[in-house]
Amino acid sequence: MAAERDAGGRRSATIKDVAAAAGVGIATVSRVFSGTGSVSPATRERVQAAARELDYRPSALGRGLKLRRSGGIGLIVPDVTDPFRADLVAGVLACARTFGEHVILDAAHGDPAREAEIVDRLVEQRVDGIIAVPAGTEAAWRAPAGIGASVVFADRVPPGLREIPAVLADDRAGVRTLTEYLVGLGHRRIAFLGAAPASPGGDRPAPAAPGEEDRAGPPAQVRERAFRDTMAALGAGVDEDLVVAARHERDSAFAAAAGLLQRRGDVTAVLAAGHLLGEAAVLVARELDLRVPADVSIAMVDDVPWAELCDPPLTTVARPGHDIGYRACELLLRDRTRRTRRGPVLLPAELVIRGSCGPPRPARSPARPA
Amino acid sequence: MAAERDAGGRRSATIKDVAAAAGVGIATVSRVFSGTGSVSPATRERVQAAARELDYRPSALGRGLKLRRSGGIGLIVPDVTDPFRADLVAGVLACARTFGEHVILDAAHGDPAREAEIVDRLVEQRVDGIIAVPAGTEAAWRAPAGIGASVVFADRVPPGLREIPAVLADDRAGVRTLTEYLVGLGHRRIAFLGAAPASPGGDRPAPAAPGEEDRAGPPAQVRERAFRDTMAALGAGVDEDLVVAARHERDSAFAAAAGLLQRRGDVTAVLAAGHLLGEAAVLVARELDLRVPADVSIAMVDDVPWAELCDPPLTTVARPGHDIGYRACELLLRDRTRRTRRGPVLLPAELVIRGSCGPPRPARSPARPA
DNA sequence: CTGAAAGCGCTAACAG
DNA sequence: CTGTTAGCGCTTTCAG
Repeated sequence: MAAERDAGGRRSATIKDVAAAAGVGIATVSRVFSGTGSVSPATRERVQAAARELDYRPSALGRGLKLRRSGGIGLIVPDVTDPFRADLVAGVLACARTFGEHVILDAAHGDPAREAEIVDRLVEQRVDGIIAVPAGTEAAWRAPAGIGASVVFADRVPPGLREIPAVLADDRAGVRTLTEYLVGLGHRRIAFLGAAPASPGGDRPAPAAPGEEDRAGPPAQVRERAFRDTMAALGAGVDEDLVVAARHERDSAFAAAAGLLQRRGDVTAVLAAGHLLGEAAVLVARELDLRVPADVSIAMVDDVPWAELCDPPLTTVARPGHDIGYRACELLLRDRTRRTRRGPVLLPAELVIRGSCGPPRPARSPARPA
Repeated sequence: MAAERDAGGRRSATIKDVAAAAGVGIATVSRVFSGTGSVSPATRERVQAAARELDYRPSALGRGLKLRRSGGIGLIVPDVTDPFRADLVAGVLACARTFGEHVILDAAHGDPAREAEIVDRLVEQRVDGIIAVPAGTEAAWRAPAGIGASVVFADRVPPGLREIPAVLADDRAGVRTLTEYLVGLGHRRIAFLGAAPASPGGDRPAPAAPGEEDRAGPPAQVRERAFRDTMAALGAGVDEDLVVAARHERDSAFAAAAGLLQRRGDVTAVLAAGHLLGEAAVLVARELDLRVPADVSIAMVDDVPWAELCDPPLTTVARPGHDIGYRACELLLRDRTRRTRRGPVLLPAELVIRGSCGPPRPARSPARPA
């Protein structure tokens, strides 16, 4: 675009043109626009006038080449249309703006190969850093990290990559709080509707330092573990048959929820570990003519907009998507020199109580009623 | 990041390093990586080996400077967290990928000044083009356009800027279809919950060529006009008191909906001109204990995910956000040479009938019932 | 305070 | 097929 030619077909003005027009050297023009050095007010004015006249725009390409950086950062998310990720993107955008950096966005759709391609591209662009909600596992991210790229993970971190800075929601605390709430309401047969690991063999159990691994790592694992631990701590055993995992597609979530609710008419509450799962639970409950919360209580992780529009409105754990993005960007840009951080930054997840959970109904036959 | 130094603190390899390591000239290395010209298989292999060894990544900065383009496009939306816009962004991303271009994203939040800043920044980056859901009006976009920048508008076009290519949803047809559906159901007192123009004095009535202006222009105006026209065509007069406009905030939408439904207990259906408005309508109806669709039918423009989760599920007009983004990007990148297009590309909006609309109830007192 | 000159990493003629 | 050369637009010593 502008780089090529203006409306008249002429190439856009360069620093040289401006210098000539203002009758100064190019160094002076550079000083005026880059803020470096000092120029006399008079000269400055003359240069600016000339620039205005020629509609001169400094080229980030030229500057970047010289400075060896582009002034932009890369952001990789699985999918922009997921409301939580959209929030995260908005957070990054907001923060990047304060640093005067632009952001190159791309979606990896959970595909490690695609993610790797994107990273390559970003490195070629010489971005000042990369923020990623990673899909690939350790190996995939060792490369860019080793190359000296500054990367910050957001929302999740590949197992075994704890040395890389990250900003995560405190899912463990969130799920614990939610579980305690449910148990406090009197529920014992709580179903946990979780997500299965995406990559085929990627999310191996993860060795990791005990006491830390339970707070970071794949969110799906963290949440399930938090659920189990809390139930155990509360003296409520968890029925393995009630812990199910779905893949990340809507269909899979729906099937899992339907299977669960039909098979076990005795569950009194379902804790969905994500908004897609929650959506499935709501839909299935409706299909099965189960009243919420009279027949089943439903709660989920992720406080998406529709939670409030549901009837009844859904109780959720709100994860701070915007803040996660903002902090991740801050970590990348502000603390780019000192790599002092040890362990991921954990942002609080808040329990939002609405109307979808109540005390369990006295009893119900194991088979689907009617 | 990579541009600076690798893990060892050394600067990253350049084409020169690779050339030296492979014992060839830099031009040969360039040929290997840019695909231009031809190199003997043997040499090519040697170069690639050297590059691999040095972990060489061609710098887009250098290439860009030479080629006078960055290989990326700019995308400006009002807000990434709006589901419709998120779809649009996803569409652009998908298309850009096929062209091997990256996309620089930013949100203008409806602020023309901010939008102008973003455009400036994009021009400095020498993007190959800009796709925008514009906030500013004519004047603001004359500059970048005049500068020779290729821009394509998506979702809406500033009044008076018809010469710039654009991709829009056929809102006119969408609203017409929806209105006809409502009238066909027997509704006569249909409320139109619309959006007020964002910019203070920006959206002036717009002179424009008749017969065209009714399909493009600010969506809010297009939709309202489509509603009025359709009602008129159907012989159903529109009650001016039932046409209300809210600002783009949730609060405003809620207030407008509440005011409307309380003031006019006799409306039998409300047509919300956007998902925020629809959300407000649903919430207000619930608050007022109005059954949907028994007491009021509700329908809205924008088929956001929650429409299906509502109880009852909401009837909507689905606007193809993803396609709009995709096509806009295609228009920008594929047809960048020939500027043959005349008038905006209109993509169909589809009526999605769910359960929120039914025949009007026989009668109801003007005052709020209980 | 200001100008001249030397590149930043890469591509594109132009010769061999 | 391959090397040499001349910049692309900008920042930055280094003199003046």
